[in-house]
Amino acid sequence: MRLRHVLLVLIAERPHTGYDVTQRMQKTMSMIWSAHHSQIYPELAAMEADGLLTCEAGAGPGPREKKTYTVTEAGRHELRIWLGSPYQPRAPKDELVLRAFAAASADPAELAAVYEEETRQIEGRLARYATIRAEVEESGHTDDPTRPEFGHLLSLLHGIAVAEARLVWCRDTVRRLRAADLVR
Amino acid sequence: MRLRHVLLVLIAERPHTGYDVTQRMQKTMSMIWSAHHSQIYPELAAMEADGLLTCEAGAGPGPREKKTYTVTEAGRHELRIWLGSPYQPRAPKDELVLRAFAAASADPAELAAVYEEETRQIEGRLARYATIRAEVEESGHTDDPTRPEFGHLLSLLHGIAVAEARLVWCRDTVRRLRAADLVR
DNA sequence: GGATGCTATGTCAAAACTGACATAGTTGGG
DNA sequence: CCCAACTATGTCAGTTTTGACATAGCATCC
Repeated sequence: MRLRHVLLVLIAERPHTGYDVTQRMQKTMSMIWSAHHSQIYPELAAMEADGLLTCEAGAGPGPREKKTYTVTEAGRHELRIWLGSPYQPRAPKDELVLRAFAAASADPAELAAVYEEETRQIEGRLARYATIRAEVEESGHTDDPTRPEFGHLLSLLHGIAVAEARLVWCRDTVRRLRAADLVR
Repeated sequence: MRLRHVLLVLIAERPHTGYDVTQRMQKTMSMIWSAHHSQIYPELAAMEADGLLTCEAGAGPGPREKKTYTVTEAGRHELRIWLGSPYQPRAPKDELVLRAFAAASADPAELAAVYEEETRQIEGRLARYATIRAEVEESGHTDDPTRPEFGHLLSLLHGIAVAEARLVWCRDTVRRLRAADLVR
């Protein structure tokens, strides 16, 4: 039940619909977590059944009602329990680095192209992060730990730091692969 | 079928038993991938059934036979296909950063303790990486792209670069949380 | 002599996740 | 006027992953 905590974190900030949560995961939170709506909607229903959320339904654009969820006191309690529990890192799964690990089985030039493309992707991501960072810092609430913006900035700074490290690594990897390809 | 490719990468280097693969995932490859043996053994059997691996069985220490798997020509072909296919990044899931994102719902001092502990964990990890790096570089095959050590060094350099970036971020996060806790 | 840990392989139920299918109103552009 | 995109919620089958249970010889330490 890890998605449960992600949903609690988001909805604790302010009420959300399932659609809102899905959007935020794809945008602001994409460097931390992601889930499809097909996983989110059932989980929200289960959390309501377990008393962690309450739901207010109104007219929706489609054939179904639009449901806005709010965290209950039990939900906030559960969130605090989780935040105080010891952190156990999970297995990272990084296909990009796995390909580098397998370099001996690959064509160096072909692999270099993969990392060159990734370099461009990361540059784009860093530009988007810079925009978001400016917005968050403009809000002026980044020093107040009771405001969501405080945590948002922290996670954003992590995203930027890791993206920069990966960018440097990607460029170095391209260089090493090209050098190896010439020797061959 | 992503575990399949991880297994192909490892067994393409040299023959492995299921146990060997499990060990290597926990040690050398821990920063790239991990899987429990309960997932590995059935997958190896499926890969043999699909003709990607061949298996040689001998006497084992327990009640069952020890099985050593080798990659077939079909397996090497499948591996090359995958290495040439476009890379599509998957959703990273980072519980450590999620907690920072949720800072507004947490006790700053309690959260700072989590990141202080993580700082120590990363320092330990970096020390282990440095040892492995020295071993790999001592082998003298890190410039030869046909040798597994070439790829091993690449992935190790990624692990080091990302760990260092996270270390800096963790320290900064502790500092920000402590400052916020004093203001409160 | 007993406890612990390592080698070694397996099963199984449950949980988590993915990708596709399904529905329908509104808004904006060409 | 039609097409595309956006808002909004749901199901379902299949795949992947986790965590627990199960077995047994051998080595090492106390």
